[in-house]
Amino acid sequence: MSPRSQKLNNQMRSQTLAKIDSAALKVFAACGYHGATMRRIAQAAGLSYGLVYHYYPSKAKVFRRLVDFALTGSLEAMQQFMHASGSAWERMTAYAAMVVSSLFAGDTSLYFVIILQAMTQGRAIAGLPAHISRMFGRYYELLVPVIKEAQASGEAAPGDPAALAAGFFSMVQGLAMLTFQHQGLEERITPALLVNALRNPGYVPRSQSTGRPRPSGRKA
Amino acid sequence: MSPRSQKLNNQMRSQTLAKIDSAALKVFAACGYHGATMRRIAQAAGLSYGLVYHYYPSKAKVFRRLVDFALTGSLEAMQQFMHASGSAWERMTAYAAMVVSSLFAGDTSLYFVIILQAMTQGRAIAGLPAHISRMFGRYYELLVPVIKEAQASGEAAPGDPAALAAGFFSMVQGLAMLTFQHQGLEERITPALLVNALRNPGYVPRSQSTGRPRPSGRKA
DNA sequence: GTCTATACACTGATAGAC
DNA sequence: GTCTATCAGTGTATAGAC
Repeated sequence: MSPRSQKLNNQMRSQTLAKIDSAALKVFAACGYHGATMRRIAQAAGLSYGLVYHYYPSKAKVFRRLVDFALTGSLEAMQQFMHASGSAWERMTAYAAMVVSSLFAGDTSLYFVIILQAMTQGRAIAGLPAHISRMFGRYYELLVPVIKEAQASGEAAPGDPAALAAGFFSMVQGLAMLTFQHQGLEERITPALLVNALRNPGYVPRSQSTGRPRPSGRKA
Repeated sequence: MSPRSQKLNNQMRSQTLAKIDSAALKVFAACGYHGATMRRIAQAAGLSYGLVYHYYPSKAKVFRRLVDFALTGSLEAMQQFMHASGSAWERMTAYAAMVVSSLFAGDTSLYFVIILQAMTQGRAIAGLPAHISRMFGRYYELLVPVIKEAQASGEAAPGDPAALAAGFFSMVQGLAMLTFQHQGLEERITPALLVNALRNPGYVPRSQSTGRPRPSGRKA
């Protein structure tokens, strides 16, 4: 019970917890919330079945923690880029570049899959749908003003900024799914793919204001 | 056993089967494959539990049939538009318009959710992941040539056409998820949102060839 | 064709030994 | 802290009455 051994215990504890989290992330992503079993998670973590319940009171809590991690992690990364310096358009492009590169680094794409699992099967977990809605609302609150700013400068496409944000998020989620299922997409998926979805096709940089209409009809 | 009664029986049979399919679609979409139970499906269909097994040998087969329906339905709709007349760009825009409007009609968005469920939890069903990959391959085979054609005319954005197609599909899937969870998005989500993701920002219709470079750097 | 009742396997969660 | 053994509950699939 000396302070020394206590510190070691804490270290061991967090290490085991990390093993559980990592294993649960993989199993949940592969099988879904209901499809995953605590036995499988324990096995993937290389631990005994009962030990998982020493760290988590229930399967729902394990899942919930991963979802929280994914949601808050995404929000913080987004905040970091949206509150940075530079024009609105520059911040959006920088953010898109970060997102795409992160899809191929570590377990990031797994967290996107977890969010998707939570959206499609999270009704069984009390309060989870509301929590997701709340967090998504914060995403929009963060992104919409920047999109509006980029629309004012003419760089972002006109129209409902919230819809633009929704399209952006949708593409990110979908691309994460693809990278999760197939490998070797690093060179095919580029930030330009995301940025282009936000771009105003009629934008003329800042010199020649020929006043020509946008290339193609918008309501087609 | 007269032909008359046999015909009536067939009619009843297909009617009951339709009830099961419709109920299963809703339950699977709401709970996921593993989260859905056969009891719930029977209850939603207004039928007894055992009767469902008179029409389907297993839960996996029910799900599999819905997935097949969704995948082949999407493919046929896509074929219809891609093989239509008009320029490649016109066909793509017409297809995008159809997709967006279908998201708000009937159970279409539910089928998109089913496909997503199959992608994220379908490993438990033998042969399903392979089948999905195969069908997705056919989507690409159908779409990529049209995108290439639209790139040649300058209307579609340059770059890997398969990646463009992937981004397009990703956005469709994500928007379907949103319309499934929240209602009243009919006016916010427009075909332009999808079309814009494919558009070449540097395209100049066909008159003034000022030769100016594309508005913004592509690798940002 | 339709229903009820049941066998069997599996999973989440707990108890208790080391 | 870690493990094994166990219980209660649930879900799939089947059997058999009507």
